[in-house]
Amino acid sequence: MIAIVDCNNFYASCERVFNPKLEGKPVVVLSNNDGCVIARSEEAKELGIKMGALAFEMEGFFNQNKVHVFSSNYTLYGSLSNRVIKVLASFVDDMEVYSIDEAFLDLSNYKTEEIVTLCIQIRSAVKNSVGIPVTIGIAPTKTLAKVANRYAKKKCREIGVYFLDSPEKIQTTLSLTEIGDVWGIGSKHNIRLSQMGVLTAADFTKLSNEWVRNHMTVVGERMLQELKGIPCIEMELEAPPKKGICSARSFGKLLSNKQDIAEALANYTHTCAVKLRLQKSCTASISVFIQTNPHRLQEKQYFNSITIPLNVATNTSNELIKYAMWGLDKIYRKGYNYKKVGVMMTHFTPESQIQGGLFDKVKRDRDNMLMKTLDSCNKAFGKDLVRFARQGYKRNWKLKQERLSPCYTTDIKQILTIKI
DNA sequence: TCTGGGGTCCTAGGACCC
DNA sequence: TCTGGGGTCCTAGGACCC
Repeated sequence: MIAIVDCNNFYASCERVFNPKLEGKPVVVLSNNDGCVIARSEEAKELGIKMGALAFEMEGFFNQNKVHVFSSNYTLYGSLSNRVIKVLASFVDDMEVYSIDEAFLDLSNYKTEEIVTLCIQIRSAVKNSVGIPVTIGIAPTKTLAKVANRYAKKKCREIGVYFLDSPEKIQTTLSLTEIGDVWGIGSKHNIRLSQMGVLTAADFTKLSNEWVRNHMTVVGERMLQELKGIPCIEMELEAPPKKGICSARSFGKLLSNKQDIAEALANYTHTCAVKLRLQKSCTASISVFIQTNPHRLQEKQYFNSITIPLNVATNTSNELIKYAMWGLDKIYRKGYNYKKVGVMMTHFTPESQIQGGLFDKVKRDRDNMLMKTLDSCNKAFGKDLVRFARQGYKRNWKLKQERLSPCYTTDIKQILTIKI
């Protein structure tokens, strides 16, 4: 059996952990630049606040209804996510960390009759030691476990655990699950299937393999099998190395000055390079893109990108920043108000298998040692201790985060203080 | 009338996820 | 003023190889 553990309204719950007066109150978390709503507590959902609702339009509503609003604090969420994973790991041998707030657990070592008790224990362990409420769905396949989890969130809020342990139960639950709520059915397939009268997951299981294969590729066919109880999606116990790494962000305000944009780009490039080094990969291709605000129809628009193939794959920040700057130089045009810049790296090879270049003049050994030193300094003394000149200090590009909560768990200066 | 056949690799675009 | 960011997988079609 497979269980999926899903943190309830994760970001909103994180904000509550060190701020218990938010318990029972409506809480929402906003996207980068405080743009729109990306997480809501149950109370916020009950008030009718929609996912993606624009913050500036909701301002009055938030005030009237005493909604607690936060800028997203990924440092805090990432840190609490790690804590949750640690607790889960203490219960099972094999698990797949699926996202910041979800993990699949392999329960094949447990007897069917032990499972519900175990999951109730897991749930209270996470709540007690981290402070995050979770919901657990259990079933023979990942897709069915997701169905069970969704059902648990709607119908078994108190226990928070739901086990699809018989074919009859599976059948009933599938008939109560809307097709659009199935893991793997996005908006396009939802529209198409609904038009055909396939309204529930149970309806979907009645379709033929051929039809599903033809219209939804092998991905759809796997989903069909999984809903019928035949596992097709393996557990990934170890995260495979990434095939692409990207860093891009909208600016807190529109920028037209090239220097400001270059500073942002240098920072994003460094971020990607650090991630590359962490997974011991080098990239042979770096792309830079730049764009104005597509929502401002009255302003003149510009989007451009450039891909730079590298003769020798690398993961050193200094070299990658140099290429990124060269790329920006090629695509930057004066006279536009820019909203976003980004960098993307693809075509990875393992650090240990780099093909040298005949005419390569870069001092790679020296650069690699420099990166090792830089990374270990930053690891020991904080992420931004050693920087490249190109990263600058002006930070005109920085995010708008007007309602940021403290990084309670990762910055000693922001730790919780208690009056005794 | 007829235009080889069997492969690989790469890219762009679409769909999906959280 | 104001609309997130970072990924994955699959397929079709073109280029290219022998």
